[in-house]
Amino acid sequence: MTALSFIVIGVCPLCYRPLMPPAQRHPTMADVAERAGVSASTVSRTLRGLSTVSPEVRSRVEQAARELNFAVSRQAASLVTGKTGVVAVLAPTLNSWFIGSALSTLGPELRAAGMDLLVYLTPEMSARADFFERLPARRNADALLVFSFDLTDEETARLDDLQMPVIYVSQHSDGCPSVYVDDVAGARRGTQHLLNLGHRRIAFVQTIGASGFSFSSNERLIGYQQALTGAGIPLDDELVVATVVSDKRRITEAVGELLSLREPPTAIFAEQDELAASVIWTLRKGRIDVPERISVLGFDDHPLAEWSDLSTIAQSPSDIGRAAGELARSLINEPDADPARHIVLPTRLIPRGSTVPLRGDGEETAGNGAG
Amino acid sequence: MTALSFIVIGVCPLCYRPLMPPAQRHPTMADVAERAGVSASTVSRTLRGLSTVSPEVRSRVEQAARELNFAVSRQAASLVTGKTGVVAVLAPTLNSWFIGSALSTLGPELRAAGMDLLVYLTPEMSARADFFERLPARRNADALLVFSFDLTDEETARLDDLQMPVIYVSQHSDGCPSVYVDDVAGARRGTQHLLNLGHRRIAFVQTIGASGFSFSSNERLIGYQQALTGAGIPLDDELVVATVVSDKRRITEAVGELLSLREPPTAIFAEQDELAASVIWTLRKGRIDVPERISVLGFDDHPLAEWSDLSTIAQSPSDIGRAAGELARSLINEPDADPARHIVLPTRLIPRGSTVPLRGDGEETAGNGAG
DNA sequence: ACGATGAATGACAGCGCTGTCATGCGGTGC
DNA sequence: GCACCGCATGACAGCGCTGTCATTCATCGT
Repeated sequence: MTALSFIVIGVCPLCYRPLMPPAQRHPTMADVAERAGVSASTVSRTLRGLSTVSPEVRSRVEQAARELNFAVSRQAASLVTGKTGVVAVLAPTLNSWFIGSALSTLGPELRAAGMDLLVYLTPEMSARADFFERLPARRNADALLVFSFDLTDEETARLDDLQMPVIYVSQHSDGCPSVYVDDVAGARRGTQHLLNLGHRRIAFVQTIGASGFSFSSNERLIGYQQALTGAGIPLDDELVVATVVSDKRRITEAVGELLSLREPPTAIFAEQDELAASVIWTLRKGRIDVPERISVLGFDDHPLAEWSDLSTIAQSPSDIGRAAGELARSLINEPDADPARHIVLPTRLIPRGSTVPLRGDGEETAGNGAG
Repeated sequence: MTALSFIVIGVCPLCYRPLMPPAQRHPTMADVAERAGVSASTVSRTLRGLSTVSPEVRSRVEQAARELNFAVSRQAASLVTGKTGVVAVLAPTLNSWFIGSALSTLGPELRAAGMDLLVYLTPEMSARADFFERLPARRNADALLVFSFDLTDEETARLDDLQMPVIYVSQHSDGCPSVYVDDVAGARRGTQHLLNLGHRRIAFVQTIGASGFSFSSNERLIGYQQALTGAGIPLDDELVVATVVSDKRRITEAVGELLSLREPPTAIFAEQDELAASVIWTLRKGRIDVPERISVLGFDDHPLAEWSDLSTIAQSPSDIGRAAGELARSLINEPDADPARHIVLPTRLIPRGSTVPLRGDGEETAGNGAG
């Protein structure tokens, strides 16, 4: 009886055969421990920089780890700790100035905190549907940053199933933490800039996407309207046109509409720099000098803006990326923190050559309080 | 004695207390198994689509998994399988047309194969040094794609320590798998295009980076030289100038040098589109009409090229990304595959408005076999 | 009709690490 | 001089999954 239990429990003929004969196995903590003459626990404590490890043991362990070219397996660690050390990003593409810049700051920021950046791209609807169906980020990340700008309510709801902090970038989402610039204030500032230059007929060109106007698009329109109203200028629906960024024909049409108004605008505020550049291109094609006859103002400070000498309202994707990274880390580390923290970043006006005073009658100095 | 061993080995009063009272624990396979009335093994087999699971059990398991909103923990799985299901990318930044486009194709490609994309960014030297010192990708990925274009030999050597397939993108590396376009053939084709248009004085502007000429830069110069030599035109060192892409002053100088030659070029082949655009800008600033007086040809088919109506030699970052993804997957799945497989992708000429026949004397039709 | 075959499933160890508890040891207070 | 304390370290289970082997049936050949 006792002999039996002894056999069953103790002997256990080690029926398990390693699949890979230790060809090029990664060294484990046990290997490091053996080499340093300590236990695996001590190696773990040492490498995590924990509490009390005597200096001599510490250096011995560190050297052994270095000699063996050892690296901790995050898989194994996360199995125990429940943390993956990964922040995931959901984005439609990386082929975008904004997302590329934001992630280029976010990545190193996370890395400095020992975390990795995982990217889920959904350029097509099928990939997107697949993402929301399988939620591959689940259990494979500690937080998710959402760079997709036109999620359906259904999709947003699905993200709650992730059971991890979800941070929305460049968009609000009630009850969820988010990071975005103050589009309203930016657009207000831009419109004010044009007002200060003496313009009174100011058009606004906004972009329309597959799923209607984006969040920022609406906010910027509101800022534009606020500034006009604040200046006592009545809103004129005819001065607001919508188009598609990549569709030159529609842009030409939209610009044409504005020009054929009985009282055409003297300044055009485009919702984004890429659109503004197209507008300038269209105007010049039509022999309308920019800025001499029409001033054009953009939004974003896309590299194209500097290239095109385009005045613009700058936002900093780098700052957004950094803020998003910090927010992610704090939400991961303090699960009881405010679950709906919003970080709102400022914009700033960058006047360049595409906006000039209307008939030289106004410099951007004294604000024209009211019309 | 036997009693003792029995106590020590067998009784083990289960002293372990779960740290987190099962507040919001993720469901495990055991949970799914219980709900479906099967064993965890069967759940695992089912979810991996393995061999023989009876249809009814399969559907029962799948439903249970769906109801519990279950997702396999990759951490736990990879502990056993030794595969992480992750492909890592090393890149200096994401704020680049080429890298952004390549990854935007690579990501979904990997995702379709059930793999994730992890990004390591090294915008600064410190981040880069840190990456190569700690090699955080080690054990956290199954393969590494290298998008950094100017690694030192030391750094390249360090990548061998990773014990995983390392694939170089847009660069050769002897003995390592890589994916790149045929820069030589592309530049030859471009030069031939200019020759076919009747040009004989063709300049080449190349870019110089922090660590000298990049790999592609040299290849493209070689292609240019090959085409000239093939056409019987002697190489003229004065027609080859170097500059820095982002340095307008140096570009102006370089263009100035070319223009002040006793026999100035009638066509300029710029190593990249961004450079070509700057060259055009510089020429026009100097009242030299493009393409009337000087034709300009770029390389890459950067979005800027279409914008600027720039003729160019197109490469497809998407195709490169896709090919890199496929190569990564095959190297992961077949470790005994050719460890130095090279994938060379073609380029193609996209004639636009910036290249025209010299004095109208030649159309791109009959190739000028030799000078 | 009975053993042999194969398909479907269950049992169980162990991947490499971390968190807890147990242990050993030199120093302090009375 | 003895109990006590605290620091440094070791022992060990278990995180959730997968790969192997064992087991159970139903099916088939002879």
